[in-house]
Amino acid sequence: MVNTNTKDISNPISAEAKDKILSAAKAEFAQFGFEGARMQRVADRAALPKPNIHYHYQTKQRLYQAVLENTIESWNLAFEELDSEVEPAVVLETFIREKLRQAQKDPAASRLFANEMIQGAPNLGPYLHTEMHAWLQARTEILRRWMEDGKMLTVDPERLIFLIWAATQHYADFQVQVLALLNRAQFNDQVAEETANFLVSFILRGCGLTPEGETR
Amino acid sequence: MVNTNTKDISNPISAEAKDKILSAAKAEFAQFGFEGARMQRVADRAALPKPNIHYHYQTKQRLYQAVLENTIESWNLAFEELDSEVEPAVVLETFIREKLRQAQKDPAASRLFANEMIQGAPNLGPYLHTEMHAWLQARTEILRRWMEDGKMLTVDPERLIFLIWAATQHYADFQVQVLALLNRAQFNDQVAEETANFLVSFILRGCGLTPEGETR
DNA sequence: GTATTTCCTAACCAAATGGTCAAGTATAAA
DNA sequence: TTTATACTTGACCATTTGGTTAGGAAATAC
Repeated sequence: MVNTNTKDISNPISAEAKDKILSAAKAEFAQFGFEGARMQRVADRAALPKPNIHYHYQTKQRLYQAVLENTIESWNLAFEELDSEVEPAVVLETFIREKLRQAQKDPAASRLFANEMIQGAPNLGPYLHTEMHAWLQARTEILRRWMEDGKMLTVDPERLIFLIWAATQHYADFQVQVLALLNRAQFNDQVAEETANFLVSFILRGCGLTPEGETR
Repeated sequence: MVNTNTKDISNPISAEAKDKILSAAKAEFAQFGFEGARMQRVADRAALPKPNIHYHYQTKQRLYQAVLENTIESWNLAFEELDSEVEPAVVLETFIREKLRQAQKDPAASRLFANEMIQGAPNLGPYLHTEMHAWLQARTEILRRWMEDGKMLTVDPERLIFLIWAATQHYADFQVQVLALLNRAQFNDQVAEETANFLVSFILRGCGLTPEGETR
């Protein structure tokens, strides 16, 4: 009781259970949000007795925060190639395709984040104003430089990022709707490919860019 | 008990209370989703005793469905001018601005819908496959005709609509994030105007169109 | 081996949840 | 005025909720 942290630091035995719990909780929170999530369902999803969940994560709140932290990390990969003088079209295309790959591979992560935002970001509020703000600042800086250098059209860089986020995450958060309206059974590689191609060409055109090489 | 419907059909006394409840429930369900919503909080929001809620709507499920039905109606207004030979640019611009106006005026409606979709559309599943599918079909039909007539670039019409939905609803569902990242306190008319201008010009460019008259 | 700590679990608990009830108060028809 | 009906409400209930407890297994340390 004095130091419960000792068990957290690299204990191979509990690691497996903790991972199972984390992944089960992620799915539960993603679908139902914090208030709608049920600890018993998390336990069922993880195929473990409920007290195990509380043993490893104490409270629902802590479990939720653990899930958030664990998920946020892998959020905005790609678009990290800033220093190099890579073509804007290539960077943007990579970013869009990567975000869409994530939406397909791990829609729960996107939905978890969406739930937290819809709820008013009660837990990620600080994160928005610090880390995420800094991340966005750095990207818009690059975009602005490209615009000054005439490498792309001048558009509001923040809102360009928002549009890419919205357009890609839509396929994770609103997957049921998309599939229903497209008369598809599942969000497979073909649908993902068609979507990626549309988004890349449409957004690049909005930026005054063309998909491959071919400078304007 | 035999016929509880009689009170539903245009009874002026209860109408006010039912409206208060409906609007309180909309806010609650929008923020927390069906499972996360609490009947007591709905009652508090409506400033009414809890049994009143159950008197008018019996169960949480029925209340939720009433909120959904009441909200869905005002969902995809605009973009209804199909028959007329209005310029694509005008129709699209109107649609985008109208959707964004809704996102600003009534973000709860957007969030309610988002929650239902994230959850897997347990209640709106049929609606997606019927009414909404038909609505989309009719719009894409128009878009396809425009494309055939060379009035706009040929792009996937379904995904174009998805992009507009995603990009506009984003400002309702992710309002906290948007405001935090833009360093704004509230989503006021100025922010809305800037956003609308960006979205209209960006999306029209993606469609190979120019904002005003000026045929290409 | 023994001791100690980590991990697991059936049984349990107080509080909160959706929902009910009985007794009241308006309101309008007769 | 009487009577029936729509509406409101404080008190209540069964169930579910997040969370605990006490004791038992594994695994590790000695």
